[in-house]
Amino acid sequence: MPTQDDAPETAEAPPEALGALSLERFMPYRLAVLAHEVSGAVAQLYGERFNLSRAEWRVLAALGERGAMTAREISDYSTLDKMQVSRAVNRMLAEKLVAGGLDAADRRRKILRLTKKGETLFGRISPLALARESFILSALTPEELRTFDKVVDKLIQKARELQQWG
Amino acid sequence: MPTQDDAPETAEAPPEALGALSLERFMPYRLAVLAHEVSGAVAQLYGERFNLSRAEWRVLAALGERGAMTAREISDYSTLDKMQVSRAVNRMLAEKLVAGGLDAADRRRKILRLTKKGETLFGRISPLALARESFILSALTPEELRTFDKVVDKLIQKARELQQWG
DNA sequence: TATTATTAGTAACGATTGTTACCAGTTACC
DNA sequence: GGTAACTGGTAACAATCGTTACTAATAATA
Repeated sequence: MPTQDDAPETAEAPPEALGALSLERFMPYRLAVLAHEVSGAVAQLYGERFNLSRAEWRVLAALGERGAMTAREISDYSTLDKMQVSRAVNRMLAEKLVAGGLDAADRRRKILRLTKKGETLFGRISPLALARESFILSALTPEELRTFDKVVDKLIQKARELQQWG
Repeated sequence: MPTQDDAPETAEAPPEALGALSLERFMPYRLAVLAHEVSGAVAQLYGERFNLSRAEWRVLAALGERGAMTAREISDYSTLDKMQVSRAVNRMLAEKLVAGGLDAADRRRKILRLTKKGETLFGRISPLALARESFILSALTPEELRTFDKVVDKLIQKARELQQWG
């Protein structure tokens, strides 16, 4: 007997009962792992090589893709909350990747856009990021890819449905 | 003209050029969103209703499923780093969900197991978590589910391949 | 035109996290 | 045996993060 308990009433054997949950097969867990690995592969790029946080990368991508936007719009578009956007934008203003003009029509809002420097950075990261995506997706057959693509959206929808009702 | 720049050299229009990256279609981003929504739906359960952090939930599931393990084994099995496991386990020891015996054969290691209370908790959360998983996956046809299941593993593999080489 | 509600953005705080370094125990090698 | 290299686990610090509450500006209602 290699162990002795120091608390009473410990359970003995793994249950393995009906309806028992296996972490390895549990889809929410697997999706967390998948996202962690895939995002990690891209984060290595914008993080280590270009010194951006995840939030900064998303802001860069949002503005690079869509042009000028307010912080709130970036927030909606990039699934970051407004505080994350605020912090990311401030660091990017300091780095002169982003410039912010005040909206004369609504003086609460700042209209943000990439500077030339920001555009250049986006133009450099973008193809590298897409190449990594392609590499990862090359594990799939065209048929699998088509299905996967469709399914991801379906699941996002369905999960949101569940979230709403607690 | 509703705006005026306060920094020089801002870019004008969105590029929309060849190889430009669209966040909404970029798979690493979509997977982050998917995992966030799906994990969120389950986190609502173990978090709001049972007061567990994500790390605690994984430790509970690992021990509930596999029986006694050391912290290192939990770490490997649950994709948590060893510090996360250490912290989670300590809170769970305080809550008497977990009990830890010293391994006589290697006195560095603590062999951890669920207490009766821990087992009971796992037994209560487990079916609810599985029900949420089922609900979400019910968005898919059986065929889609089979493909998705296979594809998730393939992508995890491939992404890890990429991670290794920087 | 007051008065209330709403919205954009941020400051400031406490909580959570990642990192580094460390200790104690164990294994490998001379 | 002695010494060096590793491993399991954690303490302690800094950095990051989420939350709450706030300011300034606008919109809605009377």
